[in-house]
Amino acid sequence: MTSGRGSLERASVVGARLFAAKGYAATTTRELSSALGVTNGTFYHYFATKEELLLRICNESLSRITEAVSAAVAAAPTARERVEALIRSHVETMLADQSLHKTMLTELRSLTGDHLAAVTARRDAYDRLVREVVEDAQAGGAVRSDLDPRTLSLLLLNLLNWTIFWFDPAGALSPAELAETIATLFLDGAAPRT
Amino acid sequence: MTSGRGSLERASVVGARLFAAKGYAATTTRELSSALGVTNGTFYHYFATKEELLLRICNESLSRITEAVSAAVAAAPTARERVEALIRSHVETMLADQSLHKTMLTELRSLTGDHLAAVTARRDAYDRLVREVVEDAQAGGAVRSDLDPRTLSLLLLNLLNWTIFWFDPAGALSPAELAETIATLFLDGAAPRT
Amino acid sequence: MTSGRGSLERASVVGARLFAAKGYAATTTRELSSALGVTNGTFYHYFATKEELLLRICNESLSRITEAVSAAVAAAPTARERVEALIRSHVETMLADQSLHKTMLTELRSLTGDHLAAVTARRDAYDRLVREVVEDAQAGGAVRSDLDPRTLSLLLLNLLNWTIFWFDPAGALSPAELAETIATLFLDGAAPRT
Amino acid sequence: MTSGRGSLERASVVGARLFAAKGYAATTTRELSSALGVTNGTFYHYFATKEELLLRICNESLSRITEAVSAAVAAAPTARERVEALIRSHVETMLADQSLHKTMLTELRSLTGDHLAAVTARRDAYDRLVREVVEDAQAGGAVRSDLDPRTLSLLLLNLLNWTIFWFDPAGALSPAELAETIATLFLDGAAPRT
DNA sequence: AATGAATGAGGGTTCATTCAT
DNA sequence: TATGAATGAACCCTCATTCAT
Repeated sequence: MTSGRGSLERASVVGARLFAAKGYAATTTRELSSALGVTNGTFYHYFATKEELLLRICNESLSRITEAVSAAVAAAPTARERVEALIRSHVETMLADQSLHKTMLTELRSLTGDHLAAVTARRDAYDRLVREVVEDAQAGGAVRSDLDPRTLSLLLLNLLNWTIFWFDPAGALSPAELAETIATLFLDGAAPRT
Repeated sequence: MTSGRGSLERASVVGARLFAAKGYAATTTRELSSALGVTNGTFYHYFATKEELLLRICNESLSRITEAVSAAVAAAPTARERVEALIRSHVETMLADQSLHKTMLTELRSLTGDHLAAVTARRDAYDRLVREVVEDAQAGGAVRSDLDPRTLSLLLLNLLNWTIFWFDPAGALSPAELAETIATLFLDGAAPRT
Repeated sequence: MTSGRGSLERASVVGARLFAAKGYAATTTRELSSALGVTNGTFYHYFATKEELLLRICNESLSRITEAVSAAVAAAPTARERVEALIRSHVETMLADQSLHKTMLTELRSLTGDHLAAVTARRDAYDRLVREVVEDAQAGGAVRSDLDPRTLSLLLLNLLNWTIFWFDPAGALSPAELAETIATLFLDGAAPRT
Repeated sequence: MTSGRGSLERASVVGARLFAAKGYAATTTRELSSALGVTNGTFYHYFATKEELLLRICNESLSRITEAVSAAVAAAPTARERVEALIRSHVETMLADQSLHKTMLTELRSLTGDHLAAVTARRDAYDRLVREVVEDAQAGGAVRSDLDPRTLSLLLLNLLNWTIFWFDPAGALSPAELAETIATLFLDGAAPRT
């Protein structure tokens, strides 16, 4: 009665859409099941727990971002280009699946116990990656060294992550253009360079 | 009936702390009541619904930010100083009560109907204020004009708002120093000015 | 702050109106209080219990009907006239205060313990009065004796009491006319007397 | 998914018994569930709300009465016999399940919104059917024409419906005998026909 | 006499989860 | 693999009643 061939492959996509729209706590396993076109019982054939679906979504989100950004950074030759590559790949990856990443950002805290610990560890690892790129850029002279690298990398993440709450995929601005603007703002600032 | 004593004054503070920590949906009215040191019945003597407490928190948050920033901006003489004043007052106001503002930022969407409409309208009004400061700075030459003012003001809000998720009041960095760093980053950028 | 001079005189009238409209169980003591123009605390100064107000209403209803009907029956000279007097005084008394009597008829069962026993006893006493009038009429030849007097008196009460659910005081039919029709129907029947 | 077994079939019977005994508002869904031998959760597996059970009961009651009476009236050859058939089938149908019909009569007003409108419409339709039988009898000369048909049909309904409050199925009087008495009283009256 | 804050036992309802089929 | 009936704990909220003032 479903399409595909088993194993509820669309679960992460459908779950992310619902969690992003209404929040994890406010989304029912029945809503989930019916959005997936299966019965409630079937849902529990594939997930031991509602939280397990959230875990899957968070892991998927972090995998995609980490992989995309790692690859892009590795391929860039200079420190400044590595910063620009990070920004570009992070923004484009996130905006390619807003529900998925929005869910990770906002619902991560609903995880408990080992799930929470595991995902938090992965997110911290990604934050470290960002910080290393910033520190590398400072070492290479592409970023000023009078600013604390930890603060700087967290502010960069502010620019990158929370864009997801207001970026409109139907709007005039493309993800690539937004990435460009963020890179310009982060590196050169909003004041005119005289 | 006025302010005075009584009337569960601590409700907003206590509610914000719990909502910020566990989320609105995951916080029980019994937890709220017991954190306030009253019975569940008493909670409902003061609030018609759990949502009404959330509404109060959101309104309180927006009032504080709007008032502080409006006053600071009005007092600054130049366009660049107005941008700096906005950043400073926004950051310091937010960090003075992290739970309150974090709740507004993350739980606003749990409001429904008129409550949601009213708070969204107030938040949009604040966003417009930020945008006007940016446009004013562009007009005054303090901010480059080749960047879209809407995008620029939203990115500025990214820097300002989401800091609340990682700022550690017990850490080495003070709110004033953070504001200073954000102002520097936003205006001058992370790359060295030669 | 109220009118009159104390002791919540209007309580039975106001209570009967609300109980008749929404039912005893669905009417709140706060609704009662606010309809009376006093606070909830004041209500409990005059009534130990919500049920006590219902008791008062039921007693008031039964007193009025019993007194009016007893007097009217006592004043009628013949057996047939006594039946007619009973019908007329019962109908006119009931319709003079529909809420009061409707509450007694429908909400009596919400009374408990001694209250229930006391009111039930009074209602049974009234039913006996009606039955005596019927038996008296049978003995006097005004009512046929081949019908069981108990059944006959209960059917007469059907005609008398439940009219309250559909009688419209704003309609064309007056209480006196309705009483006349009931008397005609009860005594002479709906079929033409040839 | 059809009728078959399962699906809490006894719910209407059990619900009607409880509602008739204590009133809709005073009956708890927990009482309902335990009288049905299921948990509270199971009750809500079959009924969206407590009111939905009441709706089902009211509809069942009106269906039974309307069908029984329509059929009986249609089968009777003369106008007078149609009146008698109406009385007989109405009384016998009602007394065959006192709880069901008593609940409809007394708790109908606890319905809200569309439920209330739908049931009220069905009850009004039945009342019209009764009135048509009365008018038909007037036209056919079986019932006197000097009495308003609307009042007459409502008084007939008084006789028919409210009997349910005092009829004792364990008593000496059978439903058929009661129907007979009501028919005699309604058509011929209590006074001796000379 | 009057208030209104405070209580706490429940009431209707929801929902993640289980399990026999 | 898939179902959907069944569960029961918990949730938000209501309300009759009490009591200090």
